[in-house]
Amino acid sequence: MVRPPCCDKDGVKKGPWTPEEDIVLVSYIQEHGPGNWRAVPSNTGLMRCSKSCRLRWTNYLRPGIKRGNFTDQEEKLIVHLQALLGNRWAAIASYLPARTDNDIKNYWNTHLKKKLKKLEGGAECQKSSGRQQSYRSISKGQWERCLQTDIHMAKRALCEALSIEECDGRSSITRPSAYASSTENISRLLQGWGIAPASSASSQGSASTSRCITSPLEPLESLFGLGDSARESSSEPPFSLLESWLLDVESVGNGQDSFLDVAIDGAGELF
DNA sequence: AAAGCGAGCAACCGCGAGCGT
DNA sequence: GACGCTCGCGGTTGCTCGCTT
Repeated sequence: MVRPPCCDKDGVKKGPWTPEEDIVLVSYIQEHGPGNWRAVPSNTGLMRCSKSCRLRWTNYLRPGIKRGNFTDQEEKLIVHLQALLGNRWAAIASYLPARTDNDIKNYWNTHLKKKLKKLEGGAECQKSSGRQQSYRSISKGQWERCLQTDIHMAKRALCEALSIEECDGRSSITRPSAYASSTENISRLLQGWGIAPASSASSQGSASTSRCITSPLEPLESLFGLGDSARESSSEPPFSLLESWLLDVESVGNGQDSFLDVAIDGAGELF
């Protein structure tokens, strides 16, 4: 089966949007609300494909978008979430409602990736030269404390989840209540960082075109790759992976140099 | 002052998921 | 269950602008 083009290539305008086009798009969405993007070009007369309209709205015109420099807090949050979630920019963006996934992705690729690389390089240098005070050790301390707290809480939640499973003799995947109980506990992982997922669509009441968090458990479902399909189809308890990761991390021991590396690497593999 | 270069960011593209028929 | 349509995501591209030479 050949995938049809998302839009006719003929007569479709590309490139930067003009203010006039923005006005047309915004006024249309104000009237009809976002969604049904396929109909937007034909109804507005915009010579843009539906995808382009959606993207323009999502990344630029949508109300409540914060533009400009990222704060330190936001930066740390992104780094933390990236370590946990990987390159799931939409999931990360759900914890920074005022930022778009595209923005975060760009910021990561242009600023943070570079920054972290620099830090890692610096840390290697310092490590090899035997100096104790390094930039990394400063940030590492903060990271470790948070991670240790997170891991401790995750482990407790995991134990709870596993004990529920054992009592019941069934996987928590098939038991929503057990699943909810455990994930709610693990959600404290993120609360410690003051992270609150976007609980609803944008302030305009529009169905945000970004995937919205509809359940308090969704961040964790996302975190552990436990979407509905995973819950329904997976035959393996999801916490087994988490458990082995936690064991790996714990076995390294607190306060050791490799603690952070193991935690981050493990999280990267896990998620 | 002008050309070259690199960083940053907006936009595009391809793919996969979800949903309705 | 198969198929087609629509939407959303993540990777990538290419344009713009500021800095350097």
